[in-house]
Amino acid sequence: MPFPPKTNSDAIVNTAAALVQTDGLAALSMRTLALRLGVRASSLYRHFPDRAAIETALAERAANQIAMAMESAAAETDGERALFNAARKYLDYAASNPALYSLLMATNDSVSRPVWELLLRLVSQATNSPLDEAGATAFWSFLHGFVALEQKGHLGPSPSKLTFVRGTQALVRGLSGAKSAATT
Amino acid sequence: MPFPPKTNSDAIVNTAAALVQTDGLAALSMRTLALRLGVRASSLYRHFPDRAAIETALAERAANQIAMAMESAAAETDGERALFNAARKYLDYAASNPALYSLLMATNDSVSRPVWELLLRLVSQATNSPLDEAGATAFWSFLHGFVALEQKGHLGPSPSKLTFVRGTQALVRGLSGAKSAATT
DNA sequence: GTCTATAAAATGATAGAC
DNA sequence: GTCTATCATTTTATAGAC
Repeated sequence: MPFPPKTNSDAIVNTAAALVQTDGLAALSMRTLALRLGVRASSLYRHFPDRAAIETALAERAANQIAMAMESAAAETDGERALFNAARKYLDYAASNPALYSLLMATNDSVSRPVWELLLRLVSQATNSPLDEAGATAFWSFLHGFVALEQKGHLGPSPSKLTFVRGTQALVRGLSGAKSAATT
Repeated sequence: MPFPPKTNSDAIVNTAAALVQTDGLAALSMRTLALRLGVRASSLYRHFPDRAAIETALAERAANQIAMAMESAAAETDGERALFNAARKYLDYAASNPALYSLLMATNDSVSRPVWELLLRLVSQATNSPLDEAGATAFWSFLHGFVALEQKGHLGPSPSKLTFVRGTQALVRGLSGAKSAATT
């Protein structure tokens, strides 16, 4: 065999993730990616139709990783506590993988669905609702907004963790409270 | 004069804003921008040192516009009501100028300061605090997160305005409540 | 499945004339 | 202050040999 396989889809996605992680999304070109894999850029097209497909695979990977991290953190407890723990993992993932997180949220596909599904479940449990879509929307908005503002430096010097905790508690209490008040 | 002035900094920024507004940020190149202005690309460098400077000017423009819109909306009332009205204008601006809003939030400079200052003031008034930085952070996080998630389609079919209102109310009530509770 | 070679197209930016 | 001309670079993607 003159040209034995040197790479595969998984290796490509893994290497792409590492590349994006260290050098940012802008550094992800077919050339540089191929270089790290020890192949030529044209070889990548045997595994992915185009660059966009690689980005989508990366976003899916990020969505699954963040959802899994939240899931296992939430599984240890339940109710409000489970939601808090999951939220903390969400923040941790975004802080540890800023470029991948950014890519995930920039992808307009429905690739972030696992995150939505999980948040919907956790928020509903925390607010004692059957399906609190409005609450989940508000909570996710707060989470993502906090991450995005902090990552871009709009919040000035990094806010303390207490700032995040206070916001989280206020929102959850507000969501539960409004619900009870409306029901009562 | 063989080469009379054909453009100036203001015209460049105005045209750039219109271009980004209609065709997106990716369409903003020195060539296309110059074309719309009826000059050559190289002429732009007499007014701005590079492309980044034009983007910064656009972001500043967006920050001022959104802050002014919020300001005047808030001025009509005060307290919680003023904050709600301002938040609504924030959403309106982002909806009407998605690309400019996106550019503003993607700019990591301290160009968004006018927005922060205003929100800090309005949130503090709404929660009866002298300087509620944690509250302002939480509120801005919620606002921006909501806009970003919606713009990227992560929330599925557009959430109703009620969804936004409920989140806003829950957050403000939660922030005020937590404060009183902590104080008491 | 990988390679070489290349197409085809953008882009930001500069030099120097007028 | 604007022009022409051009540089220098980068990018995605394809054709065809092996």
